[in-house]
Amino acid sequence: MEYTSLLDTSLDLNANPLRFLDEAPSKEMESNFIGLGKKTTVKEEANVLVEELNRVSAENKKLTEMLTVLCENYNSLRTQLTDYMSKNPGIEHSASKKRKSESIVTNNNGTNGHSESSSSDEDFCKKPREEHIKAKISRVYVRTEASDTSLVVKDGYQWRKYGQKVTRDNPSPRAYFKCSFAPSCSVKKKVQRSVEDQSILVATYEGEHNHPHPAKLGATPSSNHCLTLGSVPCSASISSTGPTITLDLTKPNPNNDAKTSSRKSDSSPEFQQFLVEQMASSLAKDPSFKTALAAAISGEMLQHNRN
DNA sequence: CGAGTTTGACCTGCGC
DNA sequence: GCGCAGGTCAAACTCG
Repeated sequence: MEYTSLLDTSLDLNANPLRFLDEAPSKEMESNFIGLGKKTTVKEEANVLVEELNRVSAENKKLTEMLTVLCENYNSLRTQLTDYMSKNPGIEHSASKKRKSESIVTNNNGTNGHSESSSSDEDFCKKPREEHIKAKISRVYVRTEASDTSLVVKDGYQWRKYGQKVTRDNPSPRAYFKCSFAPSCSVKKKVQRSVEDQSILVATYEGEHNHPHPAKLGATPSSNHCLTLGSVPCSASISSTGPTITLDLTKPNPNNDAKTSSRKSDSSPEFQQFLVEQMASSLAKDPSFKTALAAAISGEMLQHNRN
């Protein structure tokens, strides 16, 4: 089902905030070199830039609020579903009980597979009796420097490493972590580099945290990490209890700074269009975003039906 | 000194 | 039953 066909998801994103770094300095330089008589133009330009920045910040805030609402709706629907499942245990048995090792779903475009959270919901239905033992499995893909050998995925939680193993199908070692934030929390995490792309860390989460996200309790900003959705970077934090993604498009991407400052063509309308398309397709491809969106829509529809 | 990491040994499940 | 591979344990070690 294509959700984008149901409602207008165009958010009028200012997808190229980097143009501040890209265009503005060069223009400023130009005017500085042309002559001192252009001081007022520089000031005007600065004002325009400040206004633009304010506008983008407001837009970012709006987007953040929208995503928060989406995630809240998702969580409430999820809770409803959990309640419903526990009250009607018979329903789940319609699904196949057979389960081999969890299959890794690869998406169609041939890039790294991304099956984050998708298996967990299936598992929830397929093996209700195992649910309490292996409650939830989700995967998170994090792009890192290929030279970075540490198997650290900063997700805001506190992890204690308890083992490392080299597996047969992957030359890079797999690290095993347990949540150490709360002694009663039994969530585990496995981190291993992707076979296809050594710069991608695959973090597999098992179970659900029975405590609030440390980041929400005033943790450091390091709880956020840079995820790459397609080619569009964004600052994001992901918890296994629910997707919490904060897009901050006003932040320049440190990885691209050098590139953008040296590539004048990045500020072209074609490139902006390309960025918008990339972002849209990335969001459309992201199963967790789709899930959250679908949950939000169905939640709204349910509320409508009740009223 | 306590918390976290490393690493070899051990346990367990699965296929043959 | 055996062997293999993944997962876990725990002692030694490191670091702040």
